[in-house]
Amino acid sequence: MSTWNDVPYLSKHGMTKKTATAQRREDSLSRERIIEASIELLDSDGESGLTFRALSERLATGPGAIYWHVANKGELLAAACDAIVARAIDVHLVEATPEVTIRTLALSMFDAIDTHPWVGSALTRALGQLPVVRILERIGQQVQILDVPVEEQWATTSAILNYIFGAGGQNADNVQSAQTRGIDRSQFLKIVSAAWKQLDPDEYPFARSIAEKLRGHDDRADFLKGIDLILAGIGSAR
Amino acid sequence: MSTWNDVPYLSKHGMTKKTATAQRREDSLSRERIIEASIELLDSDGESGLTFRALSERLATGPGAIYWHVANKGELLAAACDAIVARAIDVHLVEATPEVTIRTLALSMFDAIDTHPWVGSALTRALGQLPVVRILERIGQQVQILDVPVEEQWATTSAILNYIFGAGGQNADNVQSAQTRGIDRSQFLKIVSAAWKQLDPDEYPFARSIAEKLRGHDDRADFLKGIDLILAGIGSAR
DNA sequence: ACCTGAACACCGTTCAAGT
DNA sequence: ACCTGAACACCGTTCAAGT
Repeated sequence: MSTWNDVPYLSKHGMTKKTATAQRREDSLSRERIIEASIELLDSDGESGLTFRALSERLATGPGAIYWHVANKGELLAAACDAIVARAIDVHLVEATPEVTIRTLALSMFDAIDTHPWVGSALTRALGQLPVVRILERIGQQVQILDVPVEEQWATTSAILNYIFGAGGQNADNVQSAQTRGIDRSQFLKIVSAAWKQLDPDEYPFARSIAEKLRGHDDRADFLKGIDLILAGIGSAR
Repeated sequence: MSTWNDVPYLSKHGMTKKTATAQRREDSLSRERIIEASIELLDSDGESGLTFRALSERLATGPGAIYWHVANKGELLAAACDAIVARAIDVHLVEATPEVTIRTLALSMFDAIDTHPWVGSALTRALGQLPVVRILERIGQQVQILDVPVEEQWATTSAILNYIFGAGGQNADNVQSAQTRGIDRSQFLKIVSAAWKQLDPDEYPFARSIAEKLRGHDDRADFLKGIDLILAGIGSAR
């Protein structure tokens, strides 16, 4: 009964389709406009670019006005994140195997995080958060179709989820690191690769051995490889 | 040549064994003392507890003094993170199969993140960072022993890494969420579970169906299940 | 009901000045 | 070489006051 309200991050915003859609004047403030402006800010200036001051300037109001629509910065970030995730997982294939659907969903999330690196960090948040539940649901349904025993459905689904979040976060950081230093991905990988080659041969033989391979690698392909490994693991149990 | 210095996060601190060990007086400031105090602060007060003011108070100095030993807050957090990781992966099994070693290493990381939740978020950083390379090296060596083809060693190793980071980060958030709200893990899961049960049956059938299972689940066991899935996937390719 | 913007209590970081 | 601590340029958030 009260449990629902006890979980603030599983907030009612966007949770049901029946949320009263604001029929406000185009030029007035609204939750949607604030979130949209936040996404723009986040995309152009990174996570540190989202500031109540910068946001209110962009929206031509005072910082206080935003607080009438949004509880705090955390909720703002979560909402922006959720908007991206909702779009990313809105992929529906007909007559596709669950494996293909999982691969497609995962790749779509990977791409979303790649173009919006801040989502990668924002996503690494609580289980109760709406975006996480959204993805969990989509993947979980496919896991069910794969005939994974009921007792293993949770662990299996969260394994896939965790992998997606981990890989997405890692990739997001690579993108951000490159951006911060004003270089592109291949230049960034080149630098990391060169640094690995200079590691102590006794302590870091493996890192040195793959340093060269790191340079030209295809992130999306490697990401999919991990998904396929998990999928193969699921399959081998049957 | 200059590449090394171009990668600041792969800093020389702790990278080699030859780092000049400070032979300072016990009561004076040092990088080690600062990092240790940071870890204490992080453990007791969470990520937001690490403040140059709080830290300097604990160390009985001014904020400026810390900057003589540490470049900035990011480096401080990375160093604290690295100290925990270095301890966590310092596990050496004799005559163990690579599978067992990987499981043990992964579990050790999981536990480290569980007791130091802030490590979970701090770890989701660039590929060039020392802690990431440390783990990569340990896991990668085992992947080599598993006879994974050279071209697939990188993707395989990073798949395991990404899973560990993803799961660790997720778990860290659960721990932090519970802590923030002053409840323990089982109470927290109970609340999330209850919330999931109230989701729209048409949109969230899977989340609803596993809500009950979520309550009593064993995080470590589920974490290992994911590792085993990947390991099984690796094995099935041979 | 919604917005304004000054004010509060913080931050990380710098730097002249000390020893 | 190492430390001090005031000062700077920011933050998120609040809240009396407006419309």
